[in-house]
Amino acid sequence: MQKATADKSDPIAAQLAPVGRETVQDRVYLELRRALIGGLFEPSQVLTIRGLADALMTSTMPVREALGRLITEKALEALPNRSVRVPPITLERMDDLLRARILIEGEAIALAATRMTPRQITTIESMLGEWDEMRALKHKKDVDREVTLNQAFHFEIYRACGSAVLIPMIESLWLQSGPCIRVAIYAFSDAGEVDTAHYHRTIVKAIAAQDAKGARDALVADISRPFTFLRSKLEAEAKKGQSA
Amino acid sequence: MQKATADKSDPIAAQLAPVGRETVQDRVYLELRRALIGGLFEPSQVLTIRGLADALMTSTMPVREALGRLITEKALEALPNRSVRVPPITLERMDDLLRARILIEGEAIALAATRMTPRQITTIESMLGEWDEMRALKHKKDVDREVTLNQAFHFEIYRACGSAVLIPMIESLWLQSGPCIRVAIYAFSDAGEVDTAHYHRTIVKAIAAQDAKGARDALVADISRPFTFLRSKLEAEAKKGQSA
DNA sequence: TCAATGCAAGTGTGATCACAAATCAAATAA
DNA sequence: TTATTTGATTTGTGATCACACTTGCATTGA
Repeated sequence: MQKATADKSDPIAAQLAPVGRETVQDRVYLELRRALIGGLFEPSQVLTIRGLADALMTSTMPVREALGRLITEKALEALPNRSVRVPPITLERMDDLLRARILIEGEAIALAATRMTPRQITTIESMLGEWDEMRALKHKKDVDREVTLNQAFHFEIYRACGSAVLIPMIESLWLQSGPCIRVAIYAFSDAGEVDTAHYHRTIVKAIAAQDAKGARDALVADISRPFTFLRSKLEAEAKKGQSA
Repeated sequence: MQKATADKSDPIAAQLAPVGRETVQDRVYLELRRALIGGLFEPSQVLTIRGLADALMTSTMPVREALGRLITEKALEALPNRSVRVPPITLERMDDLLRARILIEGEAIALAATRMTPRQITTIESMLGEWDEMRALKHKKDVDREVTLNQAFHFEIYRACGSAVLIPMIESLWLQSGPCIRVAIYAFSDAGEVDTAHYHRTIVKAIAAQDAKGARDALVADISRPFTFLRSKLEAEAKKGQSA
């Protein structure tokens, strides 16, 4: 049916090419991805191809392909109008996302706990210090930095799980829960203390002891927090406004 | 039940639009998807945009967008040359895929086991009969029908798990393991008996009894089979040809 | 005043073109 | 004969255009 070009050597050593010319399409995709994980778009916000193309200083071509990719990983949602929007937050969706994250990220960290090298453990330990730095000058709450640091910490661990299948799934889950998390973090900051460092410390301790179960439990506690918080917030709002 | 009642409020009731004009892009995407799950492309096969566009009687436009989507869900692989191919089969990747499938599909069927309605259980029971039909005229082995029936059976169950997050992930996993499965089924047919019906019967029995753990175990046995079989086959081949 | 109609701007989709990079083949030189 | 180079073809990428559909607003009618 196809051309097939039966290559002579099977593993062409694909993973991460030595020469990686970046295409505009990839730049746009990564840009949108970063914005979504960081929660820069708000839930239910509608995105237009031409609008994004103008904002990103390119033509519509790379944008539509990037949007299509984000739609397939459920980071965006295609409406029947053919317009595209950030998925709205609902209670069911939040519970659904949290359950999936506990399942998959829990497995990933359990694998990583038995595989991380001393060098990798040192790396995540050093990340704990950054939380203290940030707490020191907490008078201005830098939500962007919190999000970035939290992401770097978790994915440093997940990368060590050694599964090329699980990691993209986790990325997709973060993409989907990005908007929720942002809302939750803002709510957190209003509510009081941001105790992420404590949870991360518990995670690091378990990993250093090669305690897979302990690491999984600590992770569950860490990622459940913003969800349960946001959940109670949403429920309160739902009780007030029954108009919709 | 559907009807959508186009309200301006937040939940626009997106899921499954009442009017679903099918775009060419979606047609191409579904076509390629079906071909991949069915294993119609062989591992390491290179696909070209213009080639597929000709084969599918359309321009390059919908094809490149469909390919981009399939690449993001790891159903296809982007080479540094910017060409696209079906990911090759390796032992590590197979183990990785199987572990992820056991984890996620196991969770999905455990959820489904407690949620399936009698009507849905009747549906999957009736599917068992089709295996007997097929066995009756087994002189010609209809691999396509086996693949289709197997897929229909599993996803009828997964749909009942009620998770809009897990199901797309399972689809992605099937997309990724499609080429492997096809190879395994062919090997199976050569080796002797195709005993899928037996495994499916065990699954149905557990679900009918609302036995979540039993259903999970039965599923693990079902989906592990082709992988372990293919694994031994690959190991034997690897022992012979160390040339590559 | 209010609802219906019609026009205009906006938007997604598919096709086509231009260009650069990669691939393949033949021809040339050692 | 073998290795290298050169030229033609193929291929992916980005831009632009044409068309259909939707949306929003102003006009028109009762």
